[in-house]
Amino acid sequence: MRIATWNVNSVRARLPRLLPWLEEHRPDVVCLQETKVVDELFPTSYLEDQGYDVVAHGQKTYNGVAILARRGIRDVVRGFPDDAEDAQARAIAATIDGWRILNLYVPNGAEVGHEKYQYKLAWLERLRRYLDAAFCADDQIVVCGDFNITFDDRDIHDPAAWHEQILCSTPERDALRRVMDFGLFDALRKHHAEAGIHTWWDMRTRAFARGAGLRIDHFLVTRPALDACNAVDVDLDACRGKSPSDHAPVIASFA
DNA sequence: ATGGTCGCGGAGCGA
Repeated sequence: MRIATWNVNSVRARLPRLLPWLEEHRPDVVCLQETKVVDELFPTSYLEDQGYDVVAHGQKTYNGVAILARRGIRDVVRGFPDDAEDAQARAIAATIDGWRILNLYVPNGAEVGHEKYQYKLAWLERLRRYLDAAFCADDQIVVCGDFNITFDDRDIHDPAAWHEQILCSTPERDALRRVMDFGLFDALRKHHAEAGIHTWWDMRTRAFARGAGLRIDHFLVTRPALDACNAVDVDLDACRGKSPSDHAPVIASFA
């Protein structure tokens, strides 16, 4: 089982990159974030032509998540149980081939102390409550997506410049740790201990060309899934060439 | 470089 996570920054704008990428890599499951489209306008037929079933949870202009899978998708849950009717579309869960998958687009938070930052921290508390209520750490569960949080300074190209800044602050990391305490492990770190592995680069400062990225897209997996995990790798090739996303895809392989 | 570039939607916001 090979599962990919990729913040595509608009699924419709990224189709010219996404479709050939699917053809090349053929992952069994693909979790997309920032699809930026309502479900009625999701480019489902293009993805079905690539052999994928599609479940989406989107909204106009902002946010939006989707799961593509080459096998049957079951037990789809959109959003959080305590979401309001107009809640931001940031979570979708599904079961594929015995694997429970939760695909997340964690709020960015704007800047430390901002109203959006408080929303981010509260959202992570709601995520933990959702995990406690609807998931079991003894099952094979993969929680993946754009978490908009670095775990530690190995995930930052310039730790001094980002010290206690958004995506790197202690309260964010503590909130992520409380999510992990449900019984999740950072799957990439099973295979790679080194610093300098990044998944996002600021478009405004052409950060990819400068090698100035952060690792904020993660595979968080339960112990049974961690034991089955053979590899987790970032596909930097998807960031080169014409009109890439500002995030790289991450692919995890499971026995 | 307190700037810069995308995407959406058709001005300004979010990232």
